[in-house]
This record gives sequence, structure tokens and C-alpha cells, in this order.
Amino acid sequence: MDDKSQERGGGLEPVNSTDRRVRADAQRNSNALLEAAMAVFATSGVDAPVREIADKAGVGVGTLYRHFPQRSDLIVAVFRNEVDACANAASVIAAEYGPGEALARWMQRYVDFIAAKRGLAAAFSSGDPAYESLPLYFLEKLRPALQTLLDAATEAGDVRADVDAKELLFAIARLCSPDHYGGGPEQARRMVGLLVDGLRYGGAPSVGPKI
Amino acid sequence: MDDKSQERGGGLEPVNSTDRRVRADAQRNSNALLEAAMAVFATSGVDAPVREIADKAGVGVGTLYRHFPQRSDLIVAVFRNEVDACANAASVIAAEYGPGEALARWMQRYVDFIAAKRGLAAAFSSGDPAYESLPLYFLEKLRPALQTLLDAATEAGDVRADVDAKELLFAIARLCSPDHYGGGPEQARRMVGLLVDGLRYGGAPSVGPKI
DNA sequence: TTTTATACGGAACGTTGTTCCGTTTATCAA
DNA sequence: TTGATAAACGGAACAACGTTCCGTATAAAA
Repeated sequence: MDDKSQERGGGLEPVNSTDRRVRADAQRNSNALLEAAMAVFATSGVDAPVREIADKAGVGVGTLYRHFPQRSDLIVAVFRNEVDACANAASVIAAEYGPGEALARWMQRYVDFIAAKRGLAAAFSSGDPAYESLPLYFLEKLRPALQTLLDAATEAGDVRADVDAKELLFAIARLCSPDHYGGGPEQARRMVGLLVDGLRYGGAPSVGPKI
Repeated sequence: MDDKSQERGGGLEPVNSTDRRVRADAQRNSNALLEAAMAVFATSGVDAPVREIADKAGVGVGTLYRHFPQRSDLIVAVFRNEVDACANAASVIAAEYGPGEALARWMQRYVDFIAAKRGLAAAFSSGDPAYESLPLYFLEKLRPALQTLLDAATEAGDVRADVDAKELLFAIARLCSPDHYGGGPEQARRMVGLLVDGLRYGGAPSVGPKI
């Protein structure tokens, strides 16, 4: 909506172009609130009361609402934060492992993210316009991350070339979906593992179905 | 949980085996509440306040809670009611049209139901144990209804034989899912129409992929 | 009609998201 | 270093919600 959101992406330069600098305690509290919200959402779910988050951050609710004018803003911030973390993990993992292994490991990292996001997913589908921008953000951050891993693995001959990063992201998200009544989270892991093996299958030789 | 739920399925014999008969006003109010809830949920969504429903039914909140001890009970009742309506529509439509046409028409009826259920779907995935029984109810009511239509259409040679009713139900539900970012409800209709055409395709001749 | 179990209505309670405002404090100019 | 001041703080207060409670009204049985 409005662009007065200061440094939502977690920037570390608290300078406000025309005004004073952002006060140190404000920055500190904002970070504390984000961390507290992350922890509370993880333990008590997204429906946890804001007071619980404010308490955990050691601030009053007034302060909470100063930084996150609505409850949904807090949820959005946590989501974007975790999307960023997941996207950033790609380059870290890529620096540590070979292309094929890196791809597989990041996949599982992504599954963890989706599984954690599960509680939030319901909120996103609630029709609240506050969450409208999230799918786009999700795609813009995660697609390039995965694409880079895919390209590297493809060039190394570890993985077939005919897979679309976006489709892969959504396919995995669906595999983790709870609509498969009866299947637990380990089923999701198995399915995703299968998917990754499928990617590896057509690695160097160009066999297999070329849809 | 407990089985003191009197006549949840909409039975019309208000006799309580060992006690007195159910009071007429109680039955009347219960029906009024169910109808009001259906209307309110359709217009204001499942998050509509209970007072709004009580008002629409011309009843106090105390009466509402006498019939539906928890908010979720009201949602469950509306859901089951609409599942019943959708299931019952099958035989009505079957009596009015030929097997193939009946199948196609009921499909669209089912799509309408799923679309209306959309708001409720989020609540079901919320992990609230109050909704645990719904998927089973959904399947137990709707699968036989679709199976009957499918059998008739198959026997008439209008439709191929190698389709599972349960899978079809879930497939359509997924086609109507909002996760296909950007696609509106008309896209769902198109996709389902495509699916129905696919069923018709392998009708009398047994060609086509036999997965 | 009288009786009585039952259902009714809506005030009242506890918990939520959100707002408000008097108080505190980090920053800047002197 | 030291006021001045804009900014941020804390938590009481508010509105709206789901839910409970209980005095009152009433349909059904005697």
C-alpha cells in the first residue's frame, strides 16, 4: 500500500534521508519484536495474542503497534523475513557443497520453510488484502535462488535441464500440502526426495521423457 | 465427541426416545439459525460474528449457544448441510437428464459447492480438532453420489470406466483451489469442463491412455 | 388449568486487536 | 557537557468478539 515502511527488508542502515537518524532503541525494539513474533508464531501459532509477543520482546503493546500498525503487518514481516532467510541459504549452501548436493540440501531447507509456513498459509488464503503482496514476494525471492542452484547443477551434469524453477517451487509446496488426508510431514519429505531423484535421473544423458 | 447431538442430519422426527418430544419452538429456532448462518457465512464470510447470525435468525445469543454450543458447531452444521444438499442433488439431476448430461451437470453443481466452501476450507486446515470429522463426512456422502452417476454414465457408454470417484472429487477440488495465483473462478470452471470432456473422450471406444 | 421440564433472551464476563496519551529518552545544537 | 525537543515508550482504556449465566417465558404433559 503505502511506502512508509522503513527498512522492511532488514536493512542495516538506520538513516532517514531528510530527518534525524532512527533512534537506536527503536531499531533494537523492532528487531526484538520480529524475533519474538517468529518464536511465538512457531510455538503458539499465528493466532497467538499480540500481548504475548510484546511481552516476549520486553516491550509494551504501544511499542509493538508503533512498529507494526496492524497484527497482519507483523505476520507479513515474519513471513518475508523467513523467505529471505530461505533464499539466502541458497548461496551459503552452494558455497559449501557440490552443485547436485547443494540443490538437494536446499530443497529440504525449502521443505522446512514450507512446513513452518503451514500455519501462515491459512491466513494468506483468508482473503485479507494485507497478504496480497506475499505470493509475489515469495516468487521473486525464491525463484532466482532456486534457478541459480538449478543452473549450476545442470551445468555440472548432475541434473536434467528441462525443469522450471517456478513449477518446482509450487509442486513442492503442494507436496507439503496437508490436503493429502492422512499423510504426515514425513510423507512430504519422501515425495520431495523422490522429486529430487527424478531431477537427477536425466542428468548427463539426455534420456527420459522430455515434456 | 459426545453423541447427544440430536438429529444433526436434518431428520424430521423430533421425538426423543425416552424423554418428552422436542419443543416445537426449539426445532423452529434451530432451523432458523442454520439458515441464517448459511446466509451470513455466504455474505460476510465464516468470520462473521455470532451475534449477526442470532439477529438474522431473530433469536438471542443464548438460544444460539443452546443449539450450537460452540461457534465451530455452527460452521460444521452448515458444511454438513451443504454437503447433503450437494449429494442429494445427484439423484434429482439423474432423474431429469441422461446419464452423461447428468454427470456433467452435477459436476458444475459440485464446483459451485466447492467455491462456496472456499471460505470454510481455510478454517478446516486450521488444525482445530472440531473440524476433524469433516473430510470423512465429505467423502462418505459425496463419493457414493458421484459413483452412482459415473456408473450410470459408464453403462450408457457416455463415459470411460477407468476413473475413481474419490480421485475425481479431490482433483476437482484442487482445480478450484485458489493457489493457482491469478486464475479466477472461471478458470476453475474451464478446467473442470475440460476434465469432463476428458471423461467423455474414452466413452464407447476403449482408446486413450489407460493409466 | 396447573405443573414442570425446557427453551428463551440478553446482560455480563474474559480475551482479543487497537487506540490514546502522559511519561521517558536518544539525539542534536549550543 | 548540557539543555531542548522530536521521537519512542508503556500500559491503561476502548470496542468487538466468543462464551457463560440466570431470571423469565412457554410448550407439553397431567
